[in-house]
Amino acid sequence: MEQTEKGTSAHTSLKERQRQERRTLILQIAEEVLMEKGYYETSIDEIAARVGIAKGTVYLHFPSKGDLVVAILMRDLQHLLVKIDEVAATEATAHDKVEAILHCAYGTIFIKRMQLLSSLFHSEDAKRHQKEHGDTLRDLSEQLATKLSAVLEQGKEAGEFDATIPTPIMLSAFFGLLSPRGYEQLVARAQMGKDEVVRQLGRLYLKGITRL
Amino acid sequence: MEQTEKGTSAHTSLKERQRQERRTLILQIAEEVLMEKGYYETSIDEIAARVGIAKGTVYLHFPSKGDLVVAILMRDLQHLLVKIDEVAATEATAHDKVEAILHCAYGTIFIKRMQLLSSLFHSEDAKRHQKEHGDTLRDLSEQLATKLSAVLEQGKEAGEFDATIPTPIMLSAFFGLLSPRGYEQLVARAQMGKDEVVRQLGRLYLKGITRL
Amino acid sequence: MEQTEKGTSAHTSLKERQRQERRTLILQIAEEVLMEKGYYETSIDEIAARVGIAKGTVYLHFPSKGDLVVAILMRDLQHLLVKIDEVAATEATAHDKVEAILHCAYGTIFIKRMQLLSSLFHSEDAKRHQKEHGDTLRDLSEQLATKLSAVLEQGKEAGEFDATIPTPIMLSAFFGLLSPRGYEQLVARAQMGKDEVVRQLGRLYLKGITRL
Amino acid sequence: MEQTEKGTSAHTSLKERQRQERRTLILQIAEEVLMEKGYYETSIDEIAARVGIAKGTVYLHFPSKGDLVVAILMRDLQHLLVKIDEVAATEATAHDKVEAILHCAYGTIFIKRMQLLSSLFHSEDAKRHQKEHGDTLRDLSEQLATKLSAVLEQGKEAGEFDATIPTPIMLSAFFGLLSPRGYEQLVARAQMGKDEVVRQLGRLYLKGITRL
DNA sequence: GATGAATGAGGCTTCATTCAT
DNA sequence: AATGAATGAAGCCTCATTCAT
Repeated sequence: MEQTEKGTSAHTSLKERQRQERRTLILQIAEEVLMEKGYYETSIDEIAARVGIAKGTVYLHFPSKGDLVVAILMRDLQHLLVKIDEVAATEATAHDKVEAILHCAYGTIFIKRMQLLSSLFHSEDAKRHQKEHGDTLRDLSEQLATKLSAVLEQGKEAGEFDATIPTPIMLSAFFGLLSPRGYEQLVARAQMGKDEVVRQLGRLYLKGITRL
Repeated sequence: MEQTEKGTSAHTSLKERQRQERRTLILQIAEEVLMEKGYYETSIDEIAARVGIAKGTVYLHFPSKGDLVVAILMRDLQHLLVKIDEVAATEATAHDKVEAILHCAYGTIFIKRMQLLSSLFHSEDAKRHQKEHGDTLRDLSEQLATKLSAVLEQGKEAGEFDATIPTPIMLSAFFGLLSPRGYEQLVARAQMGKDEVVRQLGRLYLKGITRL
Repeated sequence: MEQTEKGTSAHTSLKERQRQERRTLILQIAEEVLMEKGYYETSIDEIAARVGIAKGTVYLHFPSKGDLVVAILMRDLQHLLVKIDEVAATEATAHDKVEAILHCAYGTIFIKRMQLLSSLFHSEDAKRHQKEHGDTLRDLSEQLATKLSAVLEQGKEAGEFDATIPTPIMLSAFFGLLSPRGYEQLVARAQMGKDEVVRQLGRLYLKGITRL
Repeated sequence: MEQTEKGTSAHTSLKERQRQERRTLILQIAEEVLMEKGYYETSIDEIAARVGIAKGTVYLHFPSKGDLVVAILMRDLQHLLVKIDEVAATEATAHDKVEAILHCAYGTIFIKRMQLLSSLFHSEDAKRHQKEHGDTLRDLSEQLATKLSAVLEQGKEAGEFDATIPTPIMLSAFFGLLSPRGYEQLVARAQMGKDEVVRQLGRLYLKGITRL
């Protein structure tokens, strides 16, 4: 009986902690595998095996493969959103803000995940899914676009950026730049570290959008 | 057996012509479907159905789904390679050459196919495939990169492009720019036609790599 | 070329015939297994194995397990409906008509299948299914009930049947009587053949609904 | 360990009482769910959830899902057996006895459970189970059949029931009548309450077995 | 050559059951 | 005793590929 009392909050929080750890571990490994092999070539079986748990355990944390991927995406998107807000609140120039965001975005290598996203929106019952998560995801994506647009437009108003380039174009280029395609190739081919690659790409981009 | 005898050169070339036509038709339709639904969501069944032939017939032309995609990719790559050669042979400025190539690349919307490519390299036994076609594909990609690099470096030497930006970076940005991600969104969101989008992206890119 | 011409109608009808045979075979075996083990204990794998074909082949004929069962049910229901119509068109007394229908219904041992039906309506997404087949099934069931009711009510009007018993009650009892529960037990326990069992149950039933 | 010492007889009986209460509660709720959704559509999870306990706790009371269902069945069968004994001991006519038993049986809506039973005998390793509980269940069923048969045969001897109808037939019809199939439909379709339905079905049945 | 029926590996998901806490 | 996370067998279904006609 006393044990029950003891167990209440402490015990629960312990279990909860473990649960969260497990969940995080799954997310992490799943992310790795997914990045490595893509949505379709990744099987729940493999994720489970790599995590070292049984297939069913994955389903204790995520109701479906799709949900797992959405969870990964959301985690990264949210992370980035927070960073953007932080950066946007700064007194820095628009130029520096964009640069900072760029680095952050690459830090998450978040871009790669965009491919997963497109996988998701291609695939999946395309109905149920877009209803259940699509909204949330789309919402976050929307937020991302909005916040970034705001920074870009601030830059235009401040005369830093080229006002003759439509913001959507800038946005698209921003995300395009970060395209993972060739990212690894780049790091390999050119003899630069990741940071250097990002720095250079950022420079190119910023030059591209800057008002001369 | 006797039929084979009957099939003399004229007959054979007729058959061969028909065969080629069919092959081309399959490639065309397959491309459409693949662009539309992605590699994994596209089934041989659907391609055959849309072409109006039987599933087995597809296998008469392409030994596997993967090979079919590779064929599509190759066709486009080759197309683009030819164009690049043409453009490179011109007397135009490096700036104009790059712009021309960009437009051409977008014309093929060839970029979208890059996703297929990554699908392929992700997926597939990753062994048999990379051995059998990977080489050819990689070879073509290599050629593409090489030719484009040549143009870019010419530009640098001519003082048109910023020599402090490594060519691989420029290359990566070039392909990144064309990222289909958001391409459709862009066309929808911004009120521009496809050409305008490409023009603007090209401008941004060229400004980014140009020596001030 | 000539072969193609030859093949057109004759060939097609051959294939079609084979296809139908296959379909019928699957239905037959599936029915056996389903009767024997019930809906949930029957796996597509087992049906396929018993038929001697691959799992996938079943899906060439029936889009899902549910559909397969529905097909079985429909076949029997339709069969019975036809018989009822025939019987109803007769000049016989209501009593004899009911008796004839009873025998026919038992002949199909169609009743057993009613259990499958209830399985189906219990189970299954309960939504998609009831939408897609439920309507057809319900429709047939409805027809069955309607036609039988008509006969029963004719009997009442003719003074043969007890008008103080509501027709729905008679209907329910009719189907209840045929309940498979114990059918086999009966045949075993009592020393009677199937026909005798049906005859006796019919007698009991008819006495129960007859106007004294 | 010390706690065990603490648990003296009084304590134990308290625990035992609680244990029994819980067991009963589980049986009750499980019955509800099972009636509602059928054997296969009911998960231990759902039962536990509705009871408000953990899944594992169910297994503290019943070694398996099958055993739980058997327990429910047994409870009802025993209940009915007692009632039959009570009724049989009465001075009433066979007619009234049967009627009373009928009402009682329907009161338990015990019939519905018969379906579970058949589920059980269909399913389950069909070996282990029929060995472990099957005997007990079969035994109870046997008793039920025997006692009911006794009443029916008394009726025959008393000249109340039609001696030309074999008792097993009467028995089968008795259970068939109560078939849940359409029970709910009946209550809906015909505008009668449950009692009225039972009354009418009973009338029909009794008329069917009565000697004219 | 063309066809499309057949195959069967492989993926997702559920759920009864176990067991460490 | 109670819990509920973990397990993994088993089921349904898809689809690339093969092959007899």
